[in-house]
Amino acid sequence: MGGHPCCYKQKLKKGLWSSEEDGKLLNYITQYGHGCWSSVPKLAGLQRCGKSCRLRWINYLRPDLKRGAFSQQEENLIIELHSLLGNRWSHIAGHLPGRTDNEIKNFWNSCIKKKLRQRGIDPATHKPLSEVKDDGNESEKKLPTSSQANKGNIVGMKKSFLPPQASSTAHESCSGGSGLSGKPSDHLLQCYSFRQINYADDMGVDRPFDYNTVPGSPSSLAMHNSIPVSTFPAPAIVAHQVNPSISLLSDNSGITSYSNCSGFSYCTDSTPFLWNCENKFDKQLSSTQVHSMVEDEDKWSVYLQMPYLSGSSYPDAEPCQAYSNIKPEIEGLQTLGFPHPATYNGLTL
DNA sequence: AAAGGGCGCAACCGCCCGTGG
DNA sequence: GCCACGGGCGGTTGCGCCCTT
Repeated sequence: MGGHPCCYKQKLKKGLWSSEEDGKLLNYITQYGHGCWSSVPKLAGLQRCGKSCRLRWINYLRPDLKRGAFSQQEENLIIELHSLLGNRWSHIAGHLPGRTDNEIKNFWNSCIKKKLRQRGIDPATHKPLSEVKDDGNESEKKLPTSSQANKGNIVGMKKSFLPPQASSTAHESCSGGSGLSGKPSDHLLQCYSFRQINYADDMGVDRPFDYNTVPGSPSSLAMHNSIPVSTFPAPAIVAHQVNPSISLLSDNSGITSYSNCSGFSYCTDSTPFLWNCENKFDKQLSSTQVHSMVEDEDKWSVYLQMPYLSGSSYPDAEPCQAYSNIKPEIEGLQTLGFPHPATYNGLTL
């Protein structure tokens, strides 16, 4: 594209793609794959640069793209992930099958930002606007840039928590998983408690547990504190999406788990368990119970609510209507051992 | 009906990173 | 170590549509 060597070798077309160009690109990639993008336009008979072709394919022509408006669950997930990952759209997109980073970025900038502000939430920091001293422009600066984030900081993480050994070991450990031994696999550890960690850090209270003491999981310390962007969540294979917010994950150990990346993970092997906020398995669930939990989107949707959406953390925010509707369900779930979505270790988030 | 503003979206821009020579 | 290049990403721009005045 502009400025790129491939672009000024010859006069290349810019701007909107015609249906004829789309057809050429689609036919070529369908038949031969894209291979080296810089060679695609020539081979496909297009007067475009390779980057333009790549973008067109990824954002528009790819057959697995999901069309249409974002669902409420997708929106909630985007907000949740943005609070964890910041403006790392490609990583957020990785959690929404069929959605592109460009699409999510546009949706965020045009729609979600506005909604959050209307609810009294600063979209940049995910904190109440009343807590954000300066105007919006200033608060935007609080987000790490992508390059900063790629160097190991995570949104909301304080530097003091960065471990000395934060390194590639995190990458290495992510692909495994120790579920067979009865301990949480690393990818579950990784999914677990980000929200709690962020809130604990933000609110200046103790973290739920010391990662140094997590048995058999020294790597998870590095993982939690310097989470390499490319491995959040860990590179477990996303087999399919149970619903837009809950991934069915499989790792090398054969463990299958469900995770909503909100601090609640469920693992189903021969001994299904509920991993509670005490970081231990204290509740045995039958497969039927687990599947029931996962498949009941209404229940999950409650657990996916950001605390501020339920009005518990940010009094100025409007209470979530769905939350009040489903309150009896929550109480029922609590009797099963599920923590309240807006509490943690007795702390109201 | 025309002008203007808001909005959503597609595409470009500029930068960074990884790789290979 | 340096450079060229390809690929990828987030930020930004510009166009077209729609609604309001």
